[in-house]
Amino acid sequence: MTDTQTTPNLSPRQAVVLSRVLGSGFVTIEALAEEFGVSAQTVRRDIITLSEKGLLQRFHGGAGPVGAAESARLDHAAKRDVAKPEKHLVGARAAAIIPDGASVFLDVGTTIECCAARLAQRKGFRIFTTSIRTALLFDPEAHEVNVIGGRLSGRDGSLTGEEVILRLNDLRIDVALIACSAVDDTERVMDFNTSKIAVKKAAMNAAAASYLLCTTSKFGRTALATIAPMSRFQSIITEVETS
Amino acid sequence: MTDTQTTPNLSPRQAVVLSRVLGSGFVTIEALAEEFGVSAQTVRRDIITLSEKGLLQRFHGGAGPVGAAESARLDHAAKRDVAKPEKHLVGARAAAIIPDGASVFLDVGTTIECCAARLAQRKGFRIFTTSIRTALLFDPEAHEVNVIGGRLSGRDGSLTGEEVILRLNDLRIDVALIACSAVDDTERVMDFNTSKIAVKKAAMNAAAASYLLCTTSKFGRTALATIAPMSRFQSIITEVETS
DNA sequence: TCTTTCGTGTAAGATTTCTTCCATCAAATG
DNA sequence: CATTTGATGGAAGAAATCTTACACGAAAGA
Repeated sequence: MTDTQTTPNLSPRQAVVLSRVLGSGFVTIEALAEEFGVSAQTVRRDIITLSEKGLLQRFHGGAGPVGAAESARLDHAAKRDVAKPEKHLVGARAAAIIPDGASVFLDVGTTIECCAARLAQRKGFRIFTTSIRTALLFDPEAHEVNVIGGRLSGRDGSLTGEEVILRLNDLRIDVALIACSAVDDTERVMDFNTSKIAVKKAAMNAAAASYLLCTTSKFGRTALATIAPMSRFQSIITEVETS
Repeated sequence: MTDTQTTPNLSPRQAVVLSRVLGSGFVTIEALAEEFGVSAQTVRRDIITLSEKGLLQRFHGGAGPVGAAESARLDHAAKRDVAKPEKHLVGARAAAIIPDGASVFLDVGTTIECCAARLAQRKGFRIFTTSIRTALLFDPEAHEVNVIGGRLSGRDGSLTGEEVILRLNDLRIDVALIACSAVDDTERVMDFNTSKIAVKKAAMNAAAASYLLCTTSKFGRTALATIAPMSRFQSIITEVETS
């Protein structure tokens, strides 16, 4: 007889705990115990209760919102090819060739995010992206950040679908930074997700110049379908010197 | 004579760590170590470096944005800090009246996010939203999540602009959940941001039924411009019993 | 070439937090 | 009035994290 879902039966203090957590992003047990004048044990029990209802997430020493760290934790960090140092090198190199004030399309992917983190430290870019995670890296007051709307297709925050394509077809931008899953032996740039491939193609058509960002680990592999031949890119940016 | 500020001399990885922390609100050392493929010790050193520069705050087990509690730099964080338990009550009540499988527009705002967190625990909703923060609360495999594309207009993750309006005009959805800044004495529902008001209006036009989510603290106040009269809403959902 | 510097990984001890169990107290219930 | 239920605080052992210290290798400089 667990009637857990139907009744959001929270004590007044638990409700405040929840608001503190959702409001501040992260709160320590100690701080909460002090605020309420109760023992850490009691706060801990409140947090356990709330986490069992899925209203927040427990951490060692405190608690945070469910959507917060979880996103960067299990799903996004996603057991797969987690971001290696190479990706940061690729991102830094790509950011270095983008002139100030440029209009830039940013693809979905951790490598692109590394690049975005660099660009975000500068000012005045016109950003177009289909990744809501990438969008959040920028300060809207320092840059013009445009999110190409569409259907959310994964925990990576990628937007895909017809709307995205239609919108991209209307755009004319300076540079497109594209990520990929593989570059096969015949120099075809490939990916596994056909929806994302369509977005990448549309972005490349809308851009005066396209750059491929990928680590060398992608070379010699193959994937589901082709994005474009390597020759279609202005340059391929990897973690090794191409000189 | 602290020359610390002038040169944000961060390694690529440190920059991404910072972006993760600022983006997610809280990130564990373990998660970061896994993401970058380095030891926890290295991540800890990065975090120590960043915290010494005042760029983030250390916690036992991870790191979070500086001044998570008394943040004065981000208006969004400041707004969230005001989040009272009432908002969760409002969110829970609103979620309770949404039937399974409904197509729902979710406005921008912390109250809406409270509601979204509830909806995300169920399955099969068709979500339309202009808040990329709200979008991230849902699992794309459990729901159809559509982000209405536009220009990012604030740290709250809100998308506004003509594109948003045009897209909303083409939609036909079941329910719109709207937030507001004030409800004045003549029962006009108001807000401060005209761009966001336009979005709210368009969403209400696209929806068969609209619900206003607001705490009673909004009543008797005034704001910049009017969204709609109270009578335009199917129901006003607050934290008090309306019986 | 040698040396220095920097970033990194590893290990042991110290510290903090967590879990579990039990005792207390108040309110509700018989 | 006695009992039960629930919330709370405390203590001991377990688990996780932090600190400190040292070693290694790469890169920069003498």
